[in-house]
Amino acid sequence: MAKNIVSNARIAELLGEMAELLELAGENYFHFRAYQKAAQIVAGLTASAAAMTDEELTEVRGIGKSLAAHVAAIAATGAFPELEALRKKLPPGLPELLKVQGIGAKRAKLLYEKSGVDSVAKLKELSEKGELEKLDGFGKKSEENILSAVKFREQAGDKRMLHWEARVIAEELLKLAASLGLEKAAYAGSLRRGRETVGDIDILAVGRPDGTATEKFSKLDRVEKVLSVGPTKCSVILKDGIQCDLRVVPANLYGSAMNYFTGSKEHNVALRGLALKMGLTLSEYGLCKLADKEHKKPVASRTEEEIYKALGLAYIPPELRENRGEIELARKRALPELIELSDVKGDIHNHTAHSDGAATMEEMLARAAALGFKWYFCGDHSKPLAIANGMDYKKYEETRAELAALSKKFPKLKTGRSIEMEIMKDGSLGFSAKEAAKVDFVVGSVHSAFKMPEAEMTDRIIKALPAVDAIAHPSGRLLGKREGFTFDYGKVFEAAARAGTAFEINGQPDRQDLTDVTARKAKEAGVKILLSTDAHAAAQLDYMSMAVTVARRAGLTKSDVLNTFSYEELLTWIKRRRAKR
DNA sequence: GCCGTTTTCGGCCCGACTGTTTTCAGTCG
Repeated sequence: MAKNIVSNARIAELLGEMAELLELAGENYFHFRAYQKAAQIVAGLTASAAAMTDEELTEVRGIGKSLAAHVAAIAATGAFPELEALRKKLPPGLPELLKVQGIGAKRAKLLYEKSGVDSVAKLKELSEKGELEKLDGFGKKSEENILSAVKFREQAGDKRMLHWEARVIAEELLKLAASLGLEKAAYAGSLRRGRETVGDIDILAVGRPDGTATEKFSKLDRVEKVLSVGPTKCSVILKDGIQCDLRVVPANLYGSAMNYFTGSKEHNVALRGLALKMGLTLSEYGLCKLADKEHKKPVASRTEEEIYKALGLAYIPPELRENRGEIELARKRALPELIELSDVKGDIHNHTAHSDGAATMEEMLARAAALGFKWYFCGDHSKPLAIANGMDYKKYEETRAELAALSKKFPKLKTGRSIEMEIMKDGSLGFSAKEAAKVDFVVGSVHSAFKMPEAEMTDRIIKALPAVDAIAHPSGRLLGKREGFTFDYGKVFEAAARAGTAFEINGQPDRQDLTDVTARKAKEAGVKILLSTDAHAAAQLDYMSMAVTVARRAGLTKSDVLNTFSYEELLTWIKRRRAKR
């Protein structure tokens, strides 16, 4: 395999940019859509697209001869000549304009051609001078809205919100449903699908579509700005800095509306295509016969389950709705039975005040017991991570004795003492091999020298594998803050499968790493997955549900995940694994 | 640019809301 092979993420990025530029250039809708779709498909592949043959690529739905050739060219040279040619043709600031609310490709093109607007700064200038409203198709109102959108962007940037933060806000809003006169409400959109970050919060509610609920919603205290409000739909920007859309439907359309509002867009497009082939049409107003233009007698609309059934599919959980092959699996009744939070019996990677946690061992145990965990490995950092007060083996033994004594207060909770072990630059550990072998559960982590070359990082992790039971937050990324390090996932997972070492999905809202894509790849390589809270406070043990969400997106089942094991099964797994080395 | 249980050509998902318009295009999800 070639060195420094072009990543799927990079290929997807280039294809996505191509789609954007083609749209700006006024290309045929379906032409640029094909690039857009291909970008998403490549981003979701577990195999390396750059390493695939032409035949393998064209076998992927949505990638034909032409796109396969582009991918191959990018893989071979790292360059995409057609894209570069287009970049030269269009002003570089034009794609930026699309990020302003209310500006699409047509308006961006018109702004550039009529007024030479090729940057957000120039757009702002034009609207401030009152020149924008003089353009065809624009008016006073458009000018105001665009100026306000530009200012909002300057302030908020285009950052997406972490899944967990958005989930907390959404759940607070849902509590207000009754006071808005709504029968029931739930969040939909990318939040329901469990995406790691979300761009807006979508709320679907059952109620009378007479505009009272949307009107009240638009006047809530936490609303910063109203974007639109109609009888059934309302879009606002919250003071929390995120857009929130409310949609109100009657109870009999809840299923079709939920399906439509959950997306993903690509999943919905594929479902609608499937419906069309069956002489049906799918929208938020139900799955209807083509002739039933008014949606008078839906074939299915009340629940999502009946819609999937009527399309000849098994029910597809929201986390899988990304058009990454789930529809085909649903047709063949071959969808994985996804892990649920209730399958999880305990947590292994977490911290107490003995290293850098906020809570005592007892507080952590109490919370674990309250959550209904069957077992709990109480963790802390190893030396030499001084910033986190990492401990040596002597202190490990002392605190293990303390834990054993404390455990008597929680008779229903089986316990163990775990260590988040430093993986040094050369792949050795923070403890000696002898010491590490005596630790109840060793979770290995890289916390230093993130910038080492990919090949060295690959060797570093592979070298550490036999001595650690699991690898924690494998890429070291912090969403929105730090990119993390890279290594050859294929090679490392292969070695991990041989060593029997598990890989972690970390439930910290800004980590969520392994990702949905890399966790799927780990599973395919035969690597077990560990779900962790990495809790640094008792309340953070709730992050287990974040880790489960990522696991579900990765298509993991109960048997793929260590946390579903009984205490005895887990001990056996650890023993067998260590016997291998 | 992709794709095929009518098809290798001619389709390609559907609707709400807004603003600028006198019937609709653009944007968004």
